[in-house]
Amino acid sequence: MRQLALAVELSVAAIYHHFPDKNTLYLEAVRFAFSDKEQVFDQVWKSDGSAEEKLGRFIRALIEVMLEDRDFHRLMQREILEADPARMQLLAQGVFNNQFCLLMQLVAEMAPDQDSHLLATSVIGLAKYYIEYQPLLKNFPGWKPEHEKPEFIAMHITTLLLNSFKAKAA
Amino acid sequence: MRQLALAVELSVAAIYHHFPDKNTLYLEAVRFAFSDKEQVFDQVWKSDGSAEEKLGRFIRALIEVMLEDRDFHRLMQREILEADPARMQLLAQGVFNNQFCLLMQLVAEMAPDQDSHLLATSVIGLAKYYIEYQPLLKNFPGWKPEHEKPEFIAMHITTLLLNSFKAKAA
DNA sequence: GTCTATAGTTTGATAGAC
DNA sequence: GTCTATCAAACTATAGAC
Repeated sequence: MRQLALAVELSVAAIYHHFPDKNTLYLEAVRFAFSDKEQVFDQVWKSDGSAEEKLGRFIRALIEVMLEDRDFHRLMQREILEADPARMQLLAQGVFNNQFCLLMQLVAEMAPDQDSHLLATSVIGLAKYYIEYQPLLKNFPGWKPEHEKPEFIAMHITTLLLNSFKAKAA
Repeated sequence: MRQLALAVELSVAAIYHHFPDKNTLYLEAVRFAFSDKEQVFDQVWKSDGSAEEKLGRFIRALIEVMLEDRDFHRLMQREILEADPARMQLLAQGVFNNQFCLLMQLVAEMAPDQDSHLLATSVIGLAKYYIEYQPLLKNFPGWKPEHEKPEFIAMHITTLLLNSFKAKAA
């Protein structure tokens, strides 16, 4: 609280005037951090082109959001680590549900015979891991500077998935 | 420290007799938690069969290790969240390097024309996400109880990857 | 090696003046 | 609405007896 007070240039007492306790403040901060992420993806869904192109753009947007807003990303990780059931429900229904459904629809279009929940999960999982584990991955053999570039990661994930769809269809 | 002392049925002072400070104790605990995970994978590499079968077994083992030892998994997540560069290097070189290299070799065998570092990362990323985000994923539409079963997740990931390799080769 | 007792800080939160 | 001053509890770590 003291560090926060310093950062916002207020006293601790002043913060406690606006929030009843630390936990409530934290929850409202999480809500706020997550609230403005939706619109980044909206323009992906509004854009025209094939389903394949849309998937590519979505993955690219996902990676860029996570890379450019490190605080948002770390906050989300923290919440998942905590894994409080009530808060998970809030997060799912209040924040991510809409995007997840749109992604499920998209992959269902491309691979109608597969489990779209699992596929949507795979898309997000692939993207998240590359970002989250970058500090660790750097230390493994075979790492290249390109592996940090959003467009490079996005391209790899997109072709991986599209290849998989192609094989299944054949 | 008090909670730990209670758990191990010692006084705090007795713990401080064995460890110089809290951070050193934590680091040694991390080391210990990670030390006995290698052998689970060793029998996968020793088993015979095609590369495809080995990949399937590796993914299955990965998911089972993460699911059955929740503490280990949460500890790793915590470390990654912290992302201290020195500790990442320790973790990579001292713990995971061997397994990562073996996995890279395996995927290189199946998809020689692709970036094996990226592919190995994809394998782990897919597996990790399903486990880590289960509390969140449950709240999305399309979730089924099977999505929690290790063999089901392993199967999905394995076919996804094998399909992708197949398409690339064709 | 283990204990009790306690030092020295930091933490979340409040009282009361302005 | 903001401040200074302060409390009570919890924290890491240590001293010293056995």
